[in-house]
Amino acid sequence: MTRPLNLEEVGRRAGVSRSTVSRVVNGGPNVSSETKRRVEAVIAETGYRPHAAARSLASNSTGVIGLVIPSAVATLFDDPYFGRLILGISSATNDVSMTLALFLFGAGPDESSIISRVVTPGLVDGVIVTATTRGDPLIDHMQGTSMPFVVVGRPDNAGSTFCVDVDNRAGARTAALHLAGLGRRRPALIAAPSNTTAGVDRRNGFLEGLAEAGLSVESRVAEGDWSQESGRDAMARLLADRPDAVFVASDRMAVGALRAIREAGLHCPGDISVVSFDGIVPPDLTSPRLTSVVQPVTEVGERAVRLLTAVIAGASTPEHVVFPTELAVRESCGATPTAEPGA
Amino acid sequence: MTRPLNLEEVGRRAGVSRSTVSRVVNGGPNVSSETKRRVEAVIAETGYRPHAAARSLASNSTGVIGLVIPSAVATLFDDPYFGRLILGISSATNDVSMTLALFLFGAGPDESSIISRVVTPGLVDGVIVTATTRGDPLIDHMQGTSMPFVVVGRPDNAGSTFCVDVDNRAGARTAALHLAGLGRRRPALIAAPSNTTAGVDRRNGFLEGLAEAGLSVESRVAEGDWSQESGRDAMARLLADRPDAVFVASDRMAVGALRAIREAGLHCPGDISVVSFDGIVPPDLTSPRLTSVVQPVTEVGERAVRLLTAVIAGASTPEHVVFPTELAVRESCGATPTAEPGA
DNA sequence: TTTATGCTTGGGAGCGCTCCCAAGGAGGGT
DNA sequence: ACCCTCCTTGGGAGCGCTCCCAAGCATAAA
Repeated sequence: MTRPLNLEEVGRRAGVSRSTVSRVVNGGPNVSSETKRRVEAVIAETGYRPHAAARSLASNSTGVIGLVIPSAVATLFDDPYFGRLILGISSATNDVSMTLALFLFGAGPDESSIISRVVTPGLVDGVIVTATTRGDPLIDHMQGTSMPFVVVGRPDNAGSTFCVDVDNRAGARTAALHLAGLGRRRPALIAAPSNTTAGVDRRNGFLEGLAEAGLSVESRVAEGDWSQESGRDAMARLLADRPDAVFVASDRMAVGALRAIREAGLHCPGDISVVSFDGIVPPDLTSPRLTSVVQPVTEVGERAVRLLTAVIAGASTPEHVVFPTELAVRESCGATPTAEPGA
Repeated sequence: MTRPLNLEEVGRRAGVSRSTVSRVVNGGPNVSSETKRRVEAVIAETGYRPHAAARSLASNSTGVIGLVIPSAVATLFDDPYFGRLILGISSATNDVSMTLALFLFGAGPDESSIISRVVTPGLVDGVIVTATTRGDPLIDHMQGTSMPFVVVGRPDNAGSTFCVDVDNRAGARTAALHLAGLGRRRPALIAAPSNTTAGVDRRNGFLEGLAEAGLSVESRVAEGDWSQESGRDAMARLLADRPDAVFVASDRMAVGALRAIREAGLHCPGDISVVSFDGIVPPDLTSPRLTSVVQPVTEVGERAVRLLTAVIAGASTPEHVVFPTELAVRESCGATPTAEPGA
């Protein structure tokens, strides 16, 4: 009969006690080098690995962080945004030797069951919540628990939470000033959903920038739902108003907008300048290549993990990290000589 | 002083014992309805949730399954494949009330550390491994452990493992027959990396189909690395040989190929028919819309979870699930009247 | 009435670990 | 030679749960 491979057994084989093995495993101090050597030999030989659940129970810490993405799951990964975010978060969790648990869900009944699963004690040490919609009940729910969490994005009730966001407002403002600087006089806006804080911030930032330049969108505003189709539809509608520039609140919608422009027999950037937000669609995918306000998604993810570990460690004064964006000027705005490689 | 909220405490408040509360929580039998009511009232009122780690330790099962994606992480989510797969797996995981842990890693030193983390006892009940490359050491490693696992894809040493795959070979063969049926006589192939089983299967299936139709690619073969750029480069090279059709082993590479065709001043499908594999790029993204061999990625993910739960439950005779593919005929092959909407 | 049967309930043991404290031994100071 | 300190080691207690068994009790059968 083979006995279970646990601390006690490793200790037995190395001729020491459970406690000593534990100290070796955890790199603890006060272990003679000779003992350490012997124990490590046994560990290497047996392939012993500490039991995660037992460790969690005893130490009251699991080494797991949860990532909660509440969203219309179907379209989730058509947008590279979440993929990049997961990448950043995953890489940062690996760096700190933690494990990432993923909680994805759409609307409906599974929502509440998943939310309650997230806050199960002994499952995760903390949670990163992606907040996309305004007045998200998830945030309120999390605040009612003792589970450490940080928000990616800007919840509208951000006051008392830790969050990591990009400066959507300033980025959009930059886009407005850029278009104005190119001499465009009839700007249009394809906004993101106004029930998201990112959508609101980008809209306001753009309008603010226009105002500074003495411009206005007047009635040249349409709202999309992040999807490419909605961008195409919105652009098609806006074209009736003969804009000479458009700011599209996301890359994906901008791809649709470019298509609508082409379909209307117009030329970008000749007839109309396009600037979008995200900087997440591979530039070569579109023609002309998109000028876009780039947000550092991966860095946001990494920072969220670092912030969360701080919260888990006991940080208590809410911290709001805001990353700057950067305007990547390519051909679609008309600022550079239109040297579309090929096409 | 507030005492910890555990089974004992809930029992104390309801006037019953730990064991009885446990039975109620787990829907066990042999509990009088009156007792059950009282206990449930206390649970609702206190918001008690069982401690996951304690439960895992005692029951020797964690309720977590791991998803291991070893890949060049940087490009991971540019391809919608993994996103879809995660979606399917996540959804199936939710259905069975389990939690999904994600292990992403690229090459390098983190590889071994993550692999060993995956097999930590008490962390996950089982693992889904995505096998992309041939002779993947990860599979061998997993076989050396007692951790239940299933493979998504076809490992080259599949004999003794559980795996879920799509019929890459048959799908590619269908593509060949389709192109032959359209009267094309100079087919070309842009293959996926030959160090992946999917790449090999798609290549062989295509060549097999051509042979059946009495055709051959001769020297019109190039190999890409799944990326769009590689598809573009491969196509550009192949065009010198004046093919009248091309099978591209993935949608992403096909997007690049379409671009190369355009850049060469040629027309698809007029001058050259294109059929790709995956069915994962939104059709409207390309012009013309891609004819593609569609693989049911989401179903694969769901099935992998179901299979894994079976393995965890003790299934022991290796099972190989192979999903059929389906050819989605759109404009790029030239089979339908080229009614490109717009463009 | 007595014995058997089943349902309900409580409590002990144990999962594998961490944390803490006490015991033993080596070494340095006086 | 002695004491005190520091390093090293072992073992008890306990984390919150599940599993199992025995005890209590009501009801049915003899």
